[in-house]
Amino acid sequence: MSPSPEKRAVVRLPRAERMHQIESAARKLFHKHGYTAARISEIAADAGISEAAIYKFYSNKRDLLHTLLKDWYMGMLDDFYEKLEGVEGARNRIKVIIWQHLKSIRECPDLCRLFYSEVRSMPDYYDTELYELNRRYTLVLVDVVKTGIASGELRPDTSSAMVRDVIFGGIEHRVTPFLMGRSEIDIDEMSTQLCDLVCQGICTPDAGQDMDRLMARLERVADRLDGKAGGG
Amino acid sequence: MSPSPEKRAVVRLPRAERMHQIESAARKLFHKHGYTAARISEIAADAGISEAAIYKFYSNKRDLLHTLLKDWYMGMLDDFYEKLEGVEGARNRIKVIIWQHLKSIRECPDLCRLFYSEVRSMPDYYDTELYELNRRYTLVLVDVVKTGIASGELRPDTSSAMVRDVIFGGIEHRVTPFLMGRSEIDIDEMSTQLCDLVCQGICTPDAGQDMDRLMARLERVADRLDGKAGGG
DNA sequence: GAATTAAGTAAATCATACTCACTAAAGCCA
DNA sequence: TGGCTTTAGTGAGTATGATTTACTTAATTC
Repeated sequence: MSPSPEKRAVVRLPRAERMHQIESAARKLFHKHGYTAARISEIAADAGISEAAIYKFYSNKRDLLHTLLKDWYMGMLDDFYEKLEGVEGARNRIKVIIWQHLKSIRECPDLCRLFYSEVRSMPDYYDTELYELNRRYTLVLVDVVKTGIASGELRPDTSSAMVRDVIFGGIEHRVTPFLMGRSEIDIDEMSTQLCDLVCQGICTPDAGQDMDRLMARLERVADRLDGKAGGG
Repeated sequence: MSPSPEKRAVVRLPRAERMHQIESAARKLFHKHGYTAARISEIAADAGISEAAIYKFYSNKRDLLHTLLKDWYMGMLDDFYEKLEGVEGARNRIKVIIWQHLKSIRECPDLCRLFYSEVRSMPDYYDTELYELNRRYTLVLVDVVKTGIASGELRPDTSSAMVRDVIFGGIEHRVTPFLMGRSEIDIDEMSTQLCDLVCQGICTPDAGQDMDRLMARLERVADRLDGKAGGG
């Protein structure tokens, strides 16, 4: 009575449903091991199919990763438009963008980490849809800055590209310990700090010099007047 | 007269010299193909030895990469100390750091790109000597900022970590098109832009508050003068 | 000049993304 | 109902490239 080698019945699912399972498995395992160390074989097993079946849906491992990240970016882009609606003023809008970006990161640190550390080093990243999506995403901030310059709220010599890179690059670095699971993140505090830094700068304001001299002179005049009034 | 299969004499070199050849070859080929696509076999051939010999000097491919980058970082760190000597004032010192960092990038875009895109995604990066070197490097800026806060030159609520991340993260993003060979880079312009942004911010100054106080005080004095003058 | 160290090699081994040639379930339509 | 087409799925490869093993031989040391 040797156990008959009956293959368990092949379970077939509609395309969309199976893809959903694959993507869940991929996300789980990319998170667990990182992109490179995650094995297609393990993803396939987790999704309940054979290794080869993955390639019926995705042209390669990288394509599977990009599919996950494109979905994420599309959601983030929608959030931007939704949350910016009705917000007036360059500084307020910049604050919303920073806050919202941080919130997206806190919600999906696994995807964020994949984006930061895996995607951009790949050959031809700059020819992918994902790159195009990322551009559209950062463009929202660039447009806000340009509008702010035009309205006079922001300095006319502001480089919008520099602002974009300082904000998104700054966040990327600032958020890394959190993505590595080494710290928590306080979105309100961080967004305030960053927005203040970008808007006001870090130097102590020295409108001081002129203003102080003016104020001092005025006080002397006032004192004299007061003195006169007291003496009369 | 078949050509005898004489193996060409094995050329032996002293350790340091051979390592130098390997590292030159590695740098060349990492630059040409990127880290992942560069083949150990090709590096070995270029350095004039067999594949296996590489492993007499480096424990693996990653170790070879780190060796290149550690050298680079050590040079950059020396540059920082040298160029900061005698520079006074937080803002000036920040400017020097930005300028110097940009210069290091322009001099070795190949190494910089490897650092940005390959190294930090690797498992256990945060346990490597290279990470430690990078920390020491960015710490130079953090110390400058802290000193500036203590001296009153910088706002007391400045987060030195945020400044560090905004500057190095901003530069990383700003410099990417150059690293991809898609644009040139103007160090003077870029360092001025970034330093101004970080120090002054992008909002048009609203001397507003001080001005309001001054104006209010002046009005009170004037009222009294008018009153006196009118009554006499 | 024997013993030891260090530079070097050829030929495996191993891991894993991806391909090939095929099977069979589902849906369609007469 | 039964033939036809489409498509989910598979098992058994192939290919590639980093790393290991077991060995050879030139230099160095005393």
